[in-house]
Amino acid sequence: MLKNAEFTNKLRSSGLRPTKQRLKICEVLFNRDHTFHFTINDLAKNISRELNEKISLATVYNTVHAFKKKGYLKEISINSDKSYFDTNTTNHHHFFDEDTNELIDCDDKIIETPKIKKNILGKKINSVEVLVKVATDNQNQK
Amino acid sequence: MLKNAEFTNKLRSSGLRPTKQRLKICEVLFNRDHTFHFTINDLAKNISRELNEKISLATVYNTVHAFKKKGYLKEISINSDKSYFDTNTTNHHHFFDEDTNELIDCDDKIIETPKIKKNILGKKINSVEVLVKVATDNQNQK
DNA sequence: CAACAGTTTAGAATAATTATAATATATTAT
DNA sequence: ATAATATATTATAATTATTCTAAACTGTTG
Ligand SMILES: [Mn+2]
Ligand SMILES: [Mn+2]
Ligand SMILES: [Zn+2]
Ligand SMILES: [Zn+2]
Repeated sequence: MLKNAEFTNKLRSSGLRPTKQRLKICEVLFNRDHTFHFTINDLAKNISRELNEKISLATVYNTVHAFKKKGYLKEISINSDKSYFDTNTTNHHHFFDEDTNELIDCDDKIIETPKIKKNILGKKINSVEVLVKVATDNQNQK
Repeated sequence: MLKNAEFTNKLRSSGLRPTKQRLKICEVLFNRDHTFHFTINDLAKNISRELNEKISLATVYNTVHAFKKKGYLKEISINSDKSYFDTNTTNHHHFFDEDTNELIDCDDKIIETPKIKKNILGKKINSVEVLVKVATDNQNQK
């Protein structure tokens, strides 16, 4: 649970001006007990629900991308329709529920990060992520 | 290297009429020594390069999705801009070269498919895929 | 061949995202 | 504090990928 002043410092220290839009977005994204996944549209809706003045959609895009560049958010591609973002910036894996389109985090206790036995020559590994797609089993019991 | 007549049979046996557009797309996709990855746009360009009459973009979309539904293609989400498709329909993992936007297959010898220690209740696992993002190492020595 | 269902097509529609350029705000220098 | 500068926000237009539509066409079956 960070306060406004702490967000201000965090933003300043990463070279981002602490505007009221950015502070509001920080509050919505980071003033929480748990990390979560969202789309830009989810976020825009959340903000406008809580806020009297609106934040322009362009600003939401700009801010989310700025935060991603600074490492405060991760982008996750599961389906090509829209981008998901993640306030959990640690290395972790996901279940994707194809029934509900829900993304669920899972750590190394549930899925061990696989070892890469041989890398591409001259390249550095930036991330290793596992995606498990699940859906209701329509193949009822035999 | 399959021939036209074989594609005709394959299509018929899966309930798809062997139209000339579908046969041409089969040829471009499956008449090869190796599997590969492509975007709809790549495919449309390939076709129009080889062909005098054009195949409508809508037909390319329709056909790719029909082939995917029949299991002849897989769809892969790496970046949210566009969809990649894969003529390799086996379970396998990928390197994604962030410099070139190239997708590279890799099998269990290079990346072992991770074990899922605990699944979501009441759901069936449809796929487990590893994505390794790599890029040139700009972090030169020391 | 006739009839029908399935397919293709061009173009319009949609949806996510990015670009533009004018206005506003935050920071820095005076 | 004020002015100058750099950066951010905004409404709106543009772009891009993808899907929809409805008319024309083609493959299949009898
Ligand atoms: Mn799709
Ligand atoms: Mn993006
Ligand atoms: Zn996550
Ligand atoms: Zn592949």
